[in-house]
Amino acid sequence: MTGTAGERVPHERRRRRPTRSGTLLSAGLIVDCALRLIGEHGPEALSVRRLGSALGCDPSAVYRYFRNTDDLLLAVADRIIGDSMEGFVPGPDWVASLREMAHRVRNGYLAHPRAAALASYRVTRRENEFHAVETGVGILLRAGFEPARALRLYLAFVDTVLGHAALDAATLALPAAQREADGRASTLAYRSVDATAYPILATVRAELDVLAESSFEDALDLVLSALVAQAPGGPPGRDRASGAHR
Amino acid sequence: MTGTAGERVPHERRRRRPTRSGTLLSAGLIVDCALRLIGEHGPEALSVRRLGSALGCDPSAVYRYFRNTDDLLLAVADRIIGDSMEGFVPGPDWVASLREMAHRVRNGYLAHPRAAALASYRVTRRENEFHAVETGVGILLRAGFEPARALRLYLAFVDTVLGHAALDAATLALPAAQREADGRASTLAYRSVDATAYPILATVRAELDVLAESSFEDALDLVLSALVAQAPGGPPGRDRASGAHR
DNA sequence: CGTCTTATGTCAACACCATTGACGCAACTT
DNA sequence: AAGTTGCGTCAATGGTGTTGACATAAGACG
Repeated sequence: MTGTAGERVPHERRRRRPTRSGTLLSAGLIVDCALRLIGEHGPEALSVRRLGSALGCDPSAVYRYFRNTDDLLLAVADRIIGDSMEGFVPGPDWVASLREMAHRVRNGYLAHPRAAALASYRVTRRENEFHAVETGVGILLRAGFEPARALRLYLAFVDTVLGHAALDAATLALPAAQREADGRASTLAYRSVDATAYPILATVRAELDVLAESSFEDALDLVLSALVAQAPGGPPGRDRASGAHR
Repeated sequence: MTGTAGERVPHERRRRRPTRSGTLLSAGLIVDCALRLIGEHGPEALSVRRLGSALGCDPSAVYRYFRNTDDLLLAVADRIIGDSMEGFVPGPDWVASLREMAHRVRNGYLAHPRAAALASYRVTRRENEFHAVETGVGILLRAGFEPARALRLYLAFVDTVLGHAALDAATLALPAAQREADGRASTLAYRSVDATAYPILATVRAELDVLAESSFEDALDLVLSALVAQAPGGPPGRDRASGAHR
């Protein structure tokens, strides 16, 4: 748990007043509650009113901590990033480190699929995001890329990861029953397509099950292999400061 | 323009009744109007009521053509795919063909950024999507990949493209003024971060302008170069440098 | 031509939603 | 003890999707 506040409050909040029901509000608490609401009852359950009644306070109290619901959403997104990257330290193998980072982000999203579906493509510009960029670019620098190149490649990498994570999260955000039905229906729809109009779909008919699966790992492999091919220091082992020791 | 209807109506609609204002409704017309509304006044302008008044009919008439707003949204998404892929035929160079396909999808999304932001991660399972899959897998088959592998790689490729397009569309969906302010604020926020807490961000400080740019081309280059490296038939065209690395 | 059926546009109502401005209490500061 | 103000509460505004009953015109059939 990292629980940083919204950007509303410059320095530490000093006064507290308990709500009518006795609890003490805080930005972190509200984010917790939002995450819980979304997780339990779906993204559409996130409303200021519901938040208020779940927190035991007037709905409008939320606006003392967040400018609007979008602001709150960004805080939720940043929380997800923070939670998933918590305790991560890159190892000596830069490719493995990037891979772990990708998996952590994805897992973080999948842990809160409904929240992720809402917040995925947002740039939070908050503490936890800074930290992730710092870490990621650092990995590529140690792989031997020039600073400018490292930054660009990191962005390409992380956007790819985020994009796929968002897609997977969106799928997972559907109610379980619908998701499964949806997957089957999709495969079926594709399988039963007219063979003369779509000869190639007919060719791969037997393989269409992969439609229901995520392409995350495949895409990750593609991107990482391209990075390896371009790395000045060559494939990883130790970091490049120790020179090509082979 | 492709304008396929929603899935509500199995066979051709037979009876038409003009609305009070005289126009004849149809699913295609509604999709047109939705796209226009979103394009002109932002995604939040898409409401059944506004749709109604723009069409000169009662809002609830929309429900005769689409089960609900989500259904309408899928139709919009499929329309965007169809419009952007219209008239595309793969050329002899498979890498160039994939690249063009990627650009078309991205341009299609960016042409309706606000609609795309809403619809990007949805699988429409409608006509135009079938067609795109057919085309894309075909390209990879001709590049020499085995059918099963071609399908997997196509999915990884297209999801990457979609993910990035969605991200870019989301950015572009912000009102112009806010978008620019946002980009600047982002760069600034990153640039003014504490140098001792984030030494690596400090290192790349000079390059932080790329934060405001899209990583689409970089990511596309990475994925395509990885595909070239794995292609059984080797790189397309005559000289080896036509493989896609920037 | 008349009648019958039905697709589809219209109306009214329901139950939500975000956001805001005024109000006043309570918890700090001095 | 007095003053300031953070912040929880209240009430109100103007939006939203969706539904069920109703009405009417278009076509089918005689």
